Amino acid sequence: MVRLEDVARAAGVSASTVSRALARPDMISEATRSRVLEAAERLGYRHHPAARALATGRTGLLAFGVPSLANPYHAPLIAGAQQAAEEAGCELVVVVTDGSPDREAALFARLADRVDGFAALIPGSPAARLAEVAAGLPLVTLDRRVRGVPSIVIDTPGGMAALGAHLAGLGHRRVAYLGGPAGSWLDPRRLAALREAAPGCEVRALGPYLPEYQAGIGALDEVLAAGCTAVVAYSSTLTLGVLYAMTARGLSAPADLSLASADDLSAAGLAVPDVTALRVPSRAAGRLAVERLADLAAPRPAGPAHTLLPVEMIVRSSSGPPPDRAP
Amino acid sequence: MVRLEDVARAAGVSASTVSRALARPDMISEATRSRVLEAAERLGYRHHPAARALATGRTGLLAFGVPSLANPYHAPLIAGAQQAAEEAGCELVVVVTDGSPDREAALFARLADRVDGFAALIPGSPAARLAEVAAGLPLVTLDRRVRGVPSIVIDTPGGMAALGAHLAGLGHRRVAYLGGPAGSWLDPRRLAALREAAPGCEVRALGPYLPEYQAGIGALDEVLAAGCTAVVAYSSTLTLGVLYAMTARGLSAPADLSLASADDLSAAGLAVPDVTALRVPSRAAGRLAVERLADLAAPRPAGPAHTLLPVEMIVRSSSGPPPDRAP
DNA sequence: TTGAAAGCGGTACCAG
DNA sequence: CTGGTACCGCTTTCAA
Repeated sequence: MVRLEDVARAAGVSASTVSRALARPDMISEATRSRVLEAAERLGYRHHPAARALATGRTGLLAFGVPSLANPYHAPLIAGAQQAAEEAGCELVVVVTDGSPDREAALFARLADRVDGFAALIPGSPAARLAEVAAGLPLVTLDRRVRGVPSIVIDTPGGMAALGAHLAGLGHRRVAYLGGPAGSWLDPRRLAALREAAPGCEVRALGPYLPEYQAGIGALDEVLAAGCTAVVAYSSTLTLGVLYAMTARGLSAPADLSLASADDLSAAGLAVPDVTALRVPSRAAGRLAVERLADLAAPRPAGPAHTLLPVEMIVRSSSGPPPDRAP
Repeated sequence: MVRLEDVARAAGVSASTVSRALARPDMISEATRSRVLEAAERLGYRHHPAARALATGRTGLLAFGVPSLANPYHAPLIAGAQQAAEEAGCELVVVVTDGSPDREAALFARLADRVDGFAALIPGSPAARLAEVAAGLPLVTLDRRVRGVPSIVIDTPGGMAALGAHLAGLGHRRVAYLGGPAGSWLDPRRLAALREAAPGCEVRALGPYLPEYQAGIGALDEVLAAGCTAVVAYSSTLTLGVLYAMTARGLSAPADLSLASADDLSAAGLAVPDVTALRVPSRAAGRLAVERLADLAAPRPAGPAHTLLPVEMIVRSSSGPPPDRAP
């Protein structure tokens, strides 16, 4: 292994000078710097992360917590987070919490002196605990806003409002909302937004459902029993299930039932060509969360505390006027 | 922060003694040990990872590389890996490589002096490079066997053989294999195993396909055009697409076409109740890979070099006799 | 069985 | 602008 001192010797300077040439180029004369850099390059010098961490107190590691990886919605989140970490010169420690408050707490405790900060999608932990964590180490929450803790929230409620207006505008008067998961911070907000945007429209909240294909298959019965002419599912896997169940019983969208999804899982290979959906910027969310975190962890000014990312409604052929108003 | 020395003072011993009491209990007298442990407990002492890493050369970090997270097959892999890491007292750095050899190489280079070893699903890197990496740091490959590098391989070829025998036994004489992804180490092996297990049966290799719902929808046409009476897809997302396309055109399984999938995505919420599939132990694979890695990284004897995990065929109602032989 | 002391590889303060 | 030096917190000889 090549150490600072090896480079120093090769360049005919002291170790301190090498350290500065690498980290504070402006404190070093042009001549020595290039000599040092050349030597470092030639010897293939690389910082020893542990040594640097011990000396500076910063590890170059960022933790990213998610409830689960099975939910394809989280994949782009992590991909974005990793990209941002890479650009910030950090590594990402990914932790799966299963949404359990205990495991979330364990995550914070275990990693507290191993990483420079946390970004986490943590529906389970009480706000007070998060504020506490944030007092000790930089913390950025995802899809959840806690007083005093910077956050990145994807505005699915805003998207739901768009869907609500869209469906109400088409003439639907009774819409089913397939909600879930239980305990989600955003779920009631999505439902409220949907209701508010469709004043003349009755929104039946069904569920909660697991974000699963089979759950969607089963949900169709309830939707039909409730006499709804349109259905909005909070997850694409659910939507896919509903669509399958519809097809299996000879129903089609939108002739028999309008269909819309609160996310668009093209990234997970689950894109359904013709379903009206919300394009959720989850990759951007992961990226922003970690960028924010890196700012917070560094002794440099951070961006705004809270960010709300807009979602885009993609109207496709699965939504149309309700059957009774069709030509 | 509580340091070793703080505990030492509290217990009335030296720092060295505390260090030993924590790491080598057998080198310390019963009395002092319990006194030290009590003091450590009371003060809430915790190792400083960076300091320890600097002194020992071991970081307590393990890297886990996967081509992508969008493929739900990888989720349980990581979950298992994380669990094993946790049990080994390590943290897991998850790296997504996109299957690109360049990014795989970057992964190894960047993390080489940050982690104690690598476990990776790396279809892209040439074997020679992997052997090289393994020479420098412990490496365990997943779903790929390279000479001189320990590996965990899921025996999907064995599972394919089971499917082949199953379908041939039902009387199918022309079976479609929806293969992919291009460049996979296992894909040709799966196909070969399928062929070999169904001697009297023509296996049409279609594709390669992306593991996507839409690809499955499109694939049905090719399957029918090829005149096959059964289809085996390498991925559940594909299978789901095929199933949807079948349903949409009024075909059903197995009356019109038998359907089987080389994986079973119940973990990803994509379980399809009635499709014959292989239960792939990916969670176990992730777990074993990291257990093996932890053994390799520690100065203790490691397990066997190569492990082949059997897969289980779950016969469900989507596979049956071909139409022309049906009663 | 225990303590003292020498690093592990860098960083940063203090002189010069 | 540069070199010397004192740590950062823990592990590990080496002696006692």
